[in-house]
Amino acid sequence: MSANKPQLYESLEPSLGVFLGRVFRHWRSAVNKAVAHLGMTESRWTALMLLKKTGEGCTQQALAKSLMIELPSLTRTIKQLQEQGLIERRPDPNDRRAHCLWLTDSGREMVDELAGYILAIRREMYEGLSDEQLNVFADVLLRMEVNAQNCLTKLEEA
Amino acid sequence: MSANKPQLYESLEPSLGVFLGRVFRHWRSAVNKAVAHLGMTESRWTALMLLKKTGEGCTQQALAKSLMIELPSLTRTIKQLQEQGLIERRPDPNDRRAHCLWLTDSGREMVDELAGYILAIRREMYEGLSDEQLNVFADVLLRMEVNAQNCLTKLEEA
DNA sequence: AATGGATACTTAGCATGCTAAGTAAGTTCA
DNA sequence: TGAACTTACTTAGCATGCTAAGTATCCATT
Repeated sequence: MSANKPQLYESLEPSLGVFLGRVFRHWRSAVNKAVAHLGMTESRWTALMLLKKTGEGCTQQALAKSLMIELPSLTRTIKQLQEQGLIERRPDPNDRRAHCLWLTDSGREMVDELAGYILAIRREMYEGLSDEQLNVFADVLLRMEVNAQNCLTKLEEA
Repeated sequence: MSANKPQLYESLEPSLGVFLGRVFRHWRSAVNKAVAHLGMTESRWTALMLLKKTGEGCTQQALAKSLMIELPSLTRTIKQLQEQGLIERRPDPNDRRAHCLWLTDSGREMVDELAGYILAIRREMYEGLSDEQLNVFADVLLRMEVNAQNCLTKLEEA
């Protein structure tokens, strides 16, 4: 038989992960540039948006889980959002160790205002790509996330 | 007619870019864990590997371009690789501003040794995914990189 | 009730991208 | 030839992820 023909995906250079990181960085640059005039950055915007989605009143732990980042990474972001007057931290009535997070009124306005910018960038990112392509893409990304975690787990066991 | 049916890719939460970043971070964690015992990290490994591919003797500028990172980002990495004795910087005979980069013998050995680990992780990342899926995935990623750059350009003009 | 182990969070500091601004050297052109 | 750009690189410092280690509180069990 003939040799395996080279596949397009083998051309992702210098490696799949590096390529992923590259596209991510470019996307982040675009987001940061688009929302800078509002005093926002990508990480703060993401936290703000996920707080709304996760449900106001949730703990930092819960928000960190939604964001899939570690608690210490969130601590800094929360402090900044608080200083900007976009969120409030209130003591958890059931657990004196925990803090509940709430959007302020201007926090809610900010979320609404940001949504338009983010949507516009998303549209640009999807430009020229069909639903079919994007569905496969999403499917692969979802699977890769699982694969990466399995891989990490194996490495930790070893 | 009926409303548009929801597409899988719309479920990437909280947004496409955030999701990309997440998969990237998990991949990087895995790489870092796998090569830590060799004193390597993802960025140093990437630079080392790309130096071989770009061609030894290239300038920092040329390597930064291959890596698609900015010069200052590379400066730090190069200093570390030099301290580890994996690369050498020699003056460029044609341009006294520039430095040419060369792998040392142990640098070359390191590249060879790393290749196996990286390949293993790549295989894990691709687990359960077909060539067809991966080709679409690569196609989409390549397009998104272009889209992101166009988006950035527009934002800079505005 | 005391004790030992989780859990929620913070602080400190690393990894690695970026931009801004500085220096030295090359290039161009009146 | 000398002034004005441009280019190659460095330094400084921010953004944002991480882990390690510390504190306070909660819970489960003896």
